[in-house]
Amino acid sequence: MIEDKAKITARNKFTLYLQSKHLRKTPERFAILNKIFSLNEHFDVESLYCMLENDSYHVSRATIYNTIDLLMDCELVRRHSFDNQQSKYEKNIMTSVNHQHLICSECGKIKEVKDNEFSAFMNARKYTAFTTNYFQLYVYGICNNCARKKKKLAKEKNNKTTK
Amino acid sequence: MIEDKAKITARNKFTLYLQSKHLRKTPERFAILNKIFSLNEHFDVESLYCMLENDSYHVSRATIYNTIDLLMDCELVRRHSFDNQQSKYEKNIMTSVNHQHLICSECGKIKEVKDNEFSAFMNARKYTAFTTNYFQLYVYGICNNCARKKKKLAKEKNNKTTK
DNA sequence: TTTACTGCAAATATTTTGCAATATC
DNA sequence: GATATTGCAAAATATTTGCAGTAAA
Repeated sequence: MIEDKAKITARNKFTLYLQSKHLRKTPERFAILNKIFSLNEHFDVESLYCMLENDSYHVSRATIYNTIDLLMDCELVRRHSFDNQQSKYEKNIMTSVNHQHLICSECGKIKEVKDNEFSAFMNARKYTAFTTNYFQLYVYGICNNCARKKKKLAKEKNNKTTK
Repeated sequence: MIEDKAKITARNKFTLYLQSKHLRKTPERFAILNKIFSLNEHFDVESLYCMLENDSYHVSRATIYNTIDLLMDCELVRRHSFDNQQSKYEKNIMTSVNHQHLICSECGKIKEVKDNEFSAFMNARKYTAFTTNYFQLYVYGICNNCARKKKKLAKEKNNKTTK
């Protein structure tokens, strides 16, 4: 099985980062990085912990928190706080730079969309007294699925009243 | 003292909302709304609680959480989760619709900017299978203040090494 | 050999929940 | 008068911290 190119790139970047900061290259850190880069969805600390346990690889939650902090610092992982509960994370690879998030207020589901026009627009944007590193767009609204359900419900209710 | 127009509008909207949902118009709810609409910055539950205590108006934290949920539901308040700690909120008035957030990764400070061009661009945007209600842009980077400090530090370090 | 890192458990912080008392409708 | 709402305290949840043992450099 050919290993994912992004995974190798990430590992290299992390190695360089750790060296530059004189931090240790522990197996735990690389196991966590590896798992994160084998995922394609958002994850949280708990789900990451469980997945690693399932692989019979035990790391403490504290180590996961610690490692994710490092990965965020070297830009390999991004944090999202969609709701006020636990933080969600996702790997940050070149091809994922452009993607933005549509959040349905009804079902809470998060859809990722590539919006190149938006990215182009934003990349040209400049704010005074501020050097942009990256940006994140959250679009709140209602997904078609929920809109349909809502419409149906309203119709039924209307029928009942007019009957 | 003339009362803020936005405050009156908000109170009316909240009243209508409560009526439509057959919820009660309790003094606590309106005291909380009032306080929120007299603020111009972000706030969290704890700070709101303290401000009300300072005004000798006692409400339980539970009631604040409850009320903020209602206010979010009727679009009078928006929640932001900038970090993974507690949620920040802000009132949502017409003139604040356009403003976006610049977040400094160094000092954590959040600067609000009105970006009308961005808003115009986004308002024209349409995503498939999704009806947009509103959007929120978070721009991550480094503020000039921190950039200056960093530069200075790097220079000092460089001087030391080359000496 | 030094000391950064890990795991565990306890501490902290934030939000939610259950329930008796109260107040709105 | 019926019941939604409040306050309080306890519970639940998420994250951080302290420390002793372990392992990377």
